[in-house]
This record gives sequence, C-alpha cells and structure tokens, in this order.
Amino acid sequence: MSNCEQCIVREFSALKVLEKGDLLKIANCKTSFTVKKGKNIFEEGQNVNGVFCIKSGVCKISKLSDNGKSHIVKLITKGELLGQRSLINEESLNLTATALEDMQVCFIPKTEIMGFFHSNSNFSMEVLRNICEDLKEADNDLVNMAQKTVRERLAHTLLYLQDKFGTDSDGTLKIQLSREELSGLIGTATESCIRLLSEFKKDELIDLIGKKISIINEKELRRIE
Amino acid sequence: MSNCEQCIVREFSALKVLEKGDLLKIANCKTSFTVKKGKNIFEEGQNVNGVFCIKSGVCKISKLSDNGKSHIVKLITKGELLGQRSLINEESLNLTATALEDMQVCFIPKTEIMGFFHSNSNFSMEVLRNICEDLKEADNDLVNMAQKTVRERLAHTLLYLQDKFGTDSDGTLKIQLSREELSGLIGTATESCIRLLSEFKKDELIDLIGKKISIINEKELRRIE
DNA sequence: CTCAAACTATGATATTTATCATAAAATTCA
DNA sequence: TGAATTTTATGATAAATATCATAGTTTGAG
Repeated sequence: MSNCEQCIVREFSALKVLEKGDLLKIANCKTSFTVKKGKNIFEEGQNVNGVFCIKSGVCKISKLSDNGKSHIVKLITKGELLGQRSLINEESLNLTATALEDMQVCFIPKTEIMGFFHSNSNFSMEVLRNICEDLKEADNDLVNMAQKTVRERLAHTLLYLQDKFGTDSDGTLKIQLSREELSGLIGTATESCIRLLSEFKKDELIDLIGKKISIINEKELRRIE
Repeated sequence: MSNCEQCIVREFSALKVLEKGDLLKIANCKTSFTVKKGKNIFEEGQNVNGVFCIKSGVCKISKLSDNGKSHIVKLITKGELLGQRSLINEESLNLTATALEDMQVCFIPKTEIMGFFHSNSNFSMEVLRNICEDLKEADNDLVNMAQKTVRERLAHTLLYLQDKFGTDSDGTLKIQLSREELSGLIGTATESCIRLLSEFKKDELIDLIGKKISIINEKELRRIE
C-alpha cells in the first residue's frame, strides 16, 4: 500500500484539495493495479463502485455508436479521474476506457469518495469544477464536429495531440495512435484519414516516419484547423 | 416579488431540494423578467453573476463556430437552470441563449446560489447530478454527430422534438423552429435540411403543413435514426 | 526466422452533402 | 394594402467523404 499524500499525480485532479487525514483514508482503502496496452479499464454498460485515478499511461475513452463503430470521446492521461460521472448519477458506465500503453491505475471505492462529497465541500466543489470543464469541452467538441470539415478536424486533432502529449526527441508525436484510432477521434473513415495524412505530407505540413507523425508546419496547420 | 416555494417549475431543477428558508431567501433576492421571442437572455462571452431559472417558454442554446455559423447545442424549457457552469468555473459564458417564444425568466444572484453550495450539500449534489446528466447527453450528441448521416440526425431530431415538446391538436410539433434553426440543431446546411424534409414527406414519414411538421410514420423514423 | 494477420496506403468509384442560382410563398412593416 | 424582406423550396452542380478493391508493409505468434 503506497502513500497517496506523496503521489504527485494527485495534483492534477480534485484529490488535490484533500487534507492529510482524508488522503490517509484513501491510501488505506485504494487498490493499485496495472493495465496492459490494449486492455480495458472498464467497459460501457458495466457498473462500477468507485473511481479510477490514472497514475501513468494514456487511455482512450470511447463509445459505441448504433452502427457498431466506436468513437473516441477523449484521451485521458496521468492525474485524471475516471468514472466519477457514473458514480454521481448512480448509472452504469456510458463509456469504455482502453489503455493505449501500459498503465498504472488506482481504484478508490465508492464509499470513501461519497463520504468526502458530504464531509468536504471543497472536494465536491472541485469535482464540480472539473466536470463543468469537461462539459464546456464537450460543447466545443460538438460544435467542431458539426461545423468543421474532416480536413479541419484532422489539423485540429494533430495540434491537440502535440499540445497534450508533446513530441519525442525526433519531433514525432509522443502519443502513438493507429490510423484507425486517429479516425475514431476525428470522426471519419480510416481511409479518408490516411488519405488526408498523405495530402498533409505532400503539402509539407507534417512528416510521416513509419507510422509516427511529426508536425513540421504548425503555423499552416493552425490556419487550417 | 412572487413566492419561490409555490413556483411549480422548481420541481424540475436542483432547486427542488431547497428547504422553505432557503426558498424564502431566493424569493427575496431574485428578479423576474420577460424575454421577447428572438431576444437573447445572455450571450457568449458575457460575464454573468447568477443563474437563470426558466419559468415558461423555450430557448435555444447556441455557440458560434469559427466560420461564423451558429450551432444549436440544445433546447431549454421551463424548470431548467441556465448559467450554472460559468458560475461554478468563474468563466465567461461559452454559449448564447435566445428565446424561441416569449419567456418568463427569474434571475438568482451568484452570492445567494454560492451560499447554498457551501451550506447545503443536498443542493450541490443535485446540481452535480444535473451537470453529470448534461455531460452524458453531450457525449451522446457528440457520437451521433460524428457517426450518423444527416438523414439519420434529422430523423432523430424530429423524434426528439416530439418527445420533448409534444404535438398540437392537429398533430404538428408544438415547438416551431425555422428550417435554419432545425439545420443548426442537426448540423447541416439549410438547403440540405429542407431537401430531406421534402424527401421524408414524399416517403410519407412526415407531413408538412405550411412551416409546421407532423410525424406520421414514427416507427419508420425510429428505424432510420 | 517465417508466415499469417493486421495495418497502412492508394486508386476507382459511389454516395452524401454543400454551394450557388432562382423562384415561390410567407411575413413584415410603412 | 402593397412593396420589401425573409423564409422556404427546388434544380444544377461542385466538393467532400465513404466505400470497395487491392497491394505493399509491419507486426507478432509460434
């Protein structure tokens, strides 16, 4: 059992407002585990009795459409909490979380978390703030999806991936998505996405090194997005 | 100054969990006003120092895209609260609210609402629950927008409008949106929307009576959506 | 290491959707 | 009321995107 008080990822989530005593309580009841690349942390439709705190690694949060295709709603990385929404609404999960790389995850049981909601109004306000942020983000995504072309969304997404996850020393995006996953994030057919990547390369906006992508003309991409 | 305790619309929002004393406080500090059809209750970018409680009428919540088109994020009707997100995040408003019919609206100042957040954990939990519901809804909308065709989205939207607002005695949808507004809700060009409505009429799924729409083959529309 | 499976890439084509043009119908307001 | 404006409607066309087909490439299991 490791110490939550000293866990740095806590700084990025609502857990940052908890006091020493509360953190000790969490440390005593949490469970830690690893999730292998490609495995699900949880799946749409499941019931879950707590929240997941991402200690390391990246996962995709996706949702199946009626037609069977899966759309990636967002990407989550260290420090963020997962499963809060379902906990609060007492509903089954509406999204699936799948590891894109090996991950370390902690699970904090419902009872403990719900206690904080009632005993610590700083904590509930902080969770509320985070969820409001998600909601604003979701509104933005919806409008982009509705009004932008696939080309614009691809440019936007590449810039977003660079902003959020950074680049390796060779300049390629640190996060590595398959073309299919990138398509699922943008909301388009895989072939269309691949074709546009090729176009972007021809126009010298990006470079394709094997399956990795590097942005070489950020300014122009920002003009397109 | 009218009585909040006896206001029926309260039952539909987080205000339903407030006690007599709190409601009296609101009644004493709220302001009521009417908003004429076509006028904005508030606009994207404004700062607002409270929440709006919709007493009657319907408004559209929209957001401008970079290309200047406005997308309708959702429709709001009596009993719902507006502006909570910006209040909680202490940010300017990210959406515009425009009356689709004459409305009666109450405004409750920030100081009063924020007080409840700290003094009444039932209230904060209820607000939290509502916002979580909005978030789930937003995820659904995003996936629909990403994966469904315009035709499917139109079918879905017509059914949604019937479910949420009902029909007049002649069977036409009670809520009356212009074709442009309907397009803004679906996320398509106005001409495409009009064309699909004509197609739906030809296929005897709907009837068009002037500008009003009535659903005549709900089963088949549900199959399409 | 090798071969099957999965992923990436690209061409050909079909379908969907947007845009532009124009006209009819409805609404507004002076 | 009637002219001007806005909204609705539809055709013609262009552009964007999806789908189908196929081949090259990479990956990973055995």
